[in-house]
Amino acid sequence: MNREITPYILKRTPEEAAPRKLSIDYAAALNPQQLAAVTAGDGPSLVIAGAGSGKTRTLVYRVAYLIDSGVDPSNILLLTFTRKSAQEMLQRAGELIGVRSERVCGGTFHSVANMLLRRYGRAVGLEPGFTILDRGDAEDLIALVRSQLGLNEKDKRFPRKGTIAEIFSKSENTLRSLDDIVVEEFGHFADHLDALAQLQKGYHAAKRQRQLVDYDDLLVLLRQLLTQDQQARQAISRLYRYILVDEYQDTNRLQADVIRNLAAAHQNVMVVGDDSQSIYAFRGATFRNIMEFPALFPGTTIYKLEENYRSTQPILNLANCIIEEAAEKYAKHLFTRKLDGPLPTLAEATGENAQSRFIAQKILELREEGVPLSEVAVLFRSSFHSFDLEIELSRRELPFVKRGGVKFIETAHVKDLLAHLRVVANPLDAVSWHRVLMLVEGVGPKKAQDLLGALVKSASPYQVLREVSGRSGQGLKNLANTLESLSGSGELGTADQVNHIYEYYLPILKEQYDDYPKRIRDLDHLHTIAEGYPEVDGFLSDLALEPPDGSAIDVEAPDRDDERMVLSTIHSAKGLEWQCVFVIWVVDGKFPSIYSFVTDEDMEEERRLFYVAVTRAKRHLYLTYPINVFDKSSGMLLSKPTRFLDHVSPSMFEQLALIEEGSHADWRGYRDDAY
DNA sequence: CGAATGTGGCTTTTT
DNA sequence: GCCACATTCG
Repeated sequence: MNREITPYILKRTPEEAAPRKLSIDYAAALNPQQLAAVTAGDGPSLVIAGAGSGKTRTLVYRVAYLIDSGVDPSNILLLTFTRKSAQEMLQRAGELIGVRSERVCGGTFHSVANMLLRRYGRAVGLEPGFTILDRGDAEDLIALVRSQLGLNEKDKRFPRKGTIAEIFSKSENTLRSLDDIVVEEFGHFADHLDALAQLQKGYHAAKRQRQLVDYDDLLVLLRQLLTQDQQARQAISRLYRYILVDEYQDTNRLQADVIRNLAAAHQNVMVVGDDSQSIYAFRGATFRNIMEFPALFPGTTIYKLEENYRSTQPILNLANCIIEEAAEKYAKHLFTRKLDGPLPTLAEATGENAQSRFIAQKILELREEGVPLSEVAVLFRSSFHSFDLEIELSRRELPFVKRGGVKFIETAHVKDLLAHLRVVANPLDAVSWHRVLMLVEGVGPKKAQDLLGALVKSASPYQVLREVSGRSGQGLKNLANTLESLSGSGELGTADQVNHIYEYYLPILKEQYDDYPKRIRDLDHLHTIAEGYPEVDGFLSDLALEPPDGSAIDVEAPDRDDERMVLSTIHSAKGLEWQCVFVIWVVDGKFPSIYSFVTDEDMEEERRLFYVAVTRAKRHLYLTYPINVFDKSSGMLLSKPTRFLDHVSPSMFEQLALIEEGSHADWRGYRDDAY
């Protein structure tokens, strides 16, 4: 049915033709570069937004502007890196334009894909009640399939489950073949190519059979939906007529392709990002996306935001020096009007603890000077880099929140409890069944595996459990009773269900962990979160898509938020800013990490990561590096500041050497020795 | 045989 | 502190 379609123009009435009266004075609120981006016309646009250049402000005003000029808010799609940042932006837009902004669809790629697949997923084989696997679940399922296929040959060195998941994920996200990834990035496993391919097939089949979807599937299946199902494709592109993408430098090929498909009907796509801040290559992102956007979307208008509103000139000077050496980037010249400020400090510490104590002491000094704790952050390359500091801060009763690192949702006890909830919600969920069964006394891998087969086939799984005799008989009966009480007629709310499982699980928890009181607090936290969800499904998918990042400490004093400093990985600090920023472990071998010494691309990414860290600071910036640190994994003695400072003139810093009070080398002694 | 318990190796960054 | 593998226990 390829009928010619003749366009018929609906003419504007004189009233409609007159320029709409806008309710906000955009020109007064924005600088000329921002204004140009905010008021851009239809068609593709690329906004290159330097660090601290008001990128979020620009997006917020863009949303407001679109609504202001007559676009229906529900036709706007705002894709961000975390759901929290989407919410914040829409709230700010709401302050400008009113409650209409609430109807804008905002979230991460994954959360939007989740929503669309629950609605239209049947076309690609998904029932609306599918279960989302987080990374750990995906790994467990891979391990399960591996043992079913008998692939754990003991003679050869087979990659562990985490590595396998990484390989599969990278292949999906970069749109490259499995062979390619293995040969080029995991060469030492090239022997196992066939086995890996077989495993990938099995993993895929297991997911589809059981209505399980991992993070990558959310994107893969959305793309499939858009390319294969005309109806869904039309419905979706009619819905989202204006697409805004934040942090575009951290999207991967798969996401770029999803955007291309979403925008195919209208090309109204504005992406915002900074190629110099691309730091997620390890999960398949490529800054090529932002470099090649104009080629992918012909007719792209490029806007650049170059005025920095965040940092003082001395900090910006350092940042510019660091990024100047980058191999490839969009040319931009960041400038600021905040000319005055202290020089960044580079401090050498005699060991890790000296570094921690320096920070604690300096924070107290800064507090005297009027910098509140909430305006202080300590940033680091890897989550464990802050362990010593955490102890030191606790000792001095300096309150902090830690971001990044192990999520509370990923801890074994929380996953255990949730697994029970999940088997009730999706009785096909093999991963959760396995987990639940293994917790029962007398059940090991073999029995769990056997039961799994029977459970999935049976119409009444709880009966199957009750019929088991032997060592595990009683335990399985208890399990059956607990699960049945959840799914039964009671119509329990999510929080009540969590409570029921908790009662069943508590003895197991106490048996398994000596530190169970701490873990009980996590479960209480989970219960609190559950209270906000009438539906179990929503609770489970929200937890998988946006895990709450704090541990139990977070919930205990939520109202004192403003009095705590932040400890964060640099990755988790993306987009944030503080008056005072400490970057610790700025020692070559930790930062850049020795893992990145292999390829130039990895090294370039470390440089950008360092750039991101430095540009978080508004006024005070401290870089610290311990010396004489023995690195076990490499066998190297680390003592030199990061190589990214090699070409930076010493005049751009104030340099400190930390000396213990009362030691042989107090200040004067040190000088005498040194000169 | 299969479950429970013990031991050695290594640990980046995350939707 | 967590995972894979080794050994002991029922």
